[in-house]
Amino acid sequence: MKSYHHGNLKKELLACALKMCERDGYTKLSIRSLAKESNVSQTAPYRHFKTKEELYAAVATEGFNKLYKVMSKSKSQDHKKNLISSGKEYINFGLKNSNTYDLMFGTAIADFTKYPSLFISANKLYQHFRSEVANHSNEKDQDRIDEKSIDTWAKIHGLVGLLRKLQAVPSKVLKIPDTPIVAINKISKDLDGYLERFIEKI
Amino acid sequence: MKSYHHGNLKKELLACALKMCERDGYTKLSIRSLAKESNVSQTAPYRHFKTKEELYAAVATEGFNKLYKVMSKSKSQDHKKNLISSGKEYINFGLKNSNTYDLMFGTAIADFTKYPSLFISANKLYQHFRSEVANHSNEKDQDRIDEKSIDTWAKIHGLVGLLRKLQAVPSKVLKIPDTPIVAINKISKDLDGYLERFIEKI
DNA sequence: CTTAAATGTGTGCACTGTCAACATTATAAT
DNA sequence: ATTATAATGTTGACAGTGCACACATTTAAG
Repeated sequence: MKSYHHGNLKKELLACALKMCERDGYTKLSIRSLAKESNVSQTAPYRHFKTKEELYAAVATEGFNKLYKVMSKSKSQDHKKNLISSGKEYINFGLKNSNTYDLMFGTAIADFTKYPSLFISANKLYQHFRSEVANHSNEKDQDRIDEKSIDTWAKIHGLVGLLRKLQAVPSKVLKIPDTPIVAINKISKDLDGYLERFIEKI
Repeated sequence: MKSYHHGNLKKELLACALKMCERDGYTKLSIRSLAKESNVSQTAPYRHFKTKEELYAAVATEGFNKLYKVMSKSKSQDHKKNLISSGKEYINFGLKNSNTYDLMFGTAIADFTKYPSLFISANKLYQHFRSEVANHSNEKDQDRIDEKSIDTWAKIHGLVGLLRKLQAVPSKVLKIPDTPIVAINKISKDLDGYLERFIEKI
């Protein structure tokens, strides 16, 4: 005897959207398919997400919160360990939640500041990451800390993008010489070593 | 007295698609809108692009060719100059052709190897870039050259992503402290200096 | 000159985002 | 407690989408 009013539709829609986003990719996540999968009328989600972009923003916000959680797990005295752990967790997240990752760092949501909670979650993640970089590098100059943080993020982000291409490609392509795929494949085989060298250079 | 057969529709469609992609973003580029803008029936493009992804791939291929052209302009004896020039051209391309850039480096086309000419164009660009890195760094070990190339590309790619976020954001956001936007804004104000330091570290 | 292939059009299906009108329920004001 | 109002749900509609199919016209091969 389900009632006309659902009671907690927003939360349920969001959970469902997250699941669908991961399962099918965010391009397949539509308001209508979300409604259907949540057993609710086609336009019900509009009471909670005014536009599709707002739904995207909500999913991305959840993504940032999740990523924050795993990246702040390691609380060693050894700052280098923390940074390496964060880097691994970041890469892992990007590979396992690749569709949510697209939403978070891609261009589907052009202006984060239109969605305050998204903006806040993203900034919180950055600040945590930045403090890890600061701790590890023993740098005092704030501008340099920022630059190092951006540098480091940019590189890991680029790495995730390449590792994903590697995943997508048929394996026989790995035999074609002088392609970036071959290069990234070499790196992926010794990811830990790569990260060590990487962090050393920060 | 236009004839039933167009004569050179494929070329014209591609040119039109490139224009539309830049003007409206690749998400707005639809086969139907392309047909309309090319004054041809809704399904005519299907004779030349079997799927929408194939159209995307064609646009991305053009993008790689364009980028290759501007990145191989500088042919100085000074390898560092070449690399800096390429970096600048890359960033410039990413900022000015941001929608095509998304298609080239985003996830809209999962597997490049499905589109041979795209695969070839992308590899050609990588090989050129790799040779510039090799020349500049005086490195012999092939694996190290690959690693440096990937590193460098990843960083520039990440930088472009951040600079684009910066462009998209309303300017008052720049006053909120401890955000990546503020950090990237500082970098963007001295992009040349940043690139100098960047290249020095390769 | 005939026939097959290439390239164009028109129609239709299932899907999408979004909106307006309406139904039901929860909540706040009296 | 009753009533007005706001919140939240459903239905129906519109325009736009990718794509498959049958059909028309032109070009090229035999």
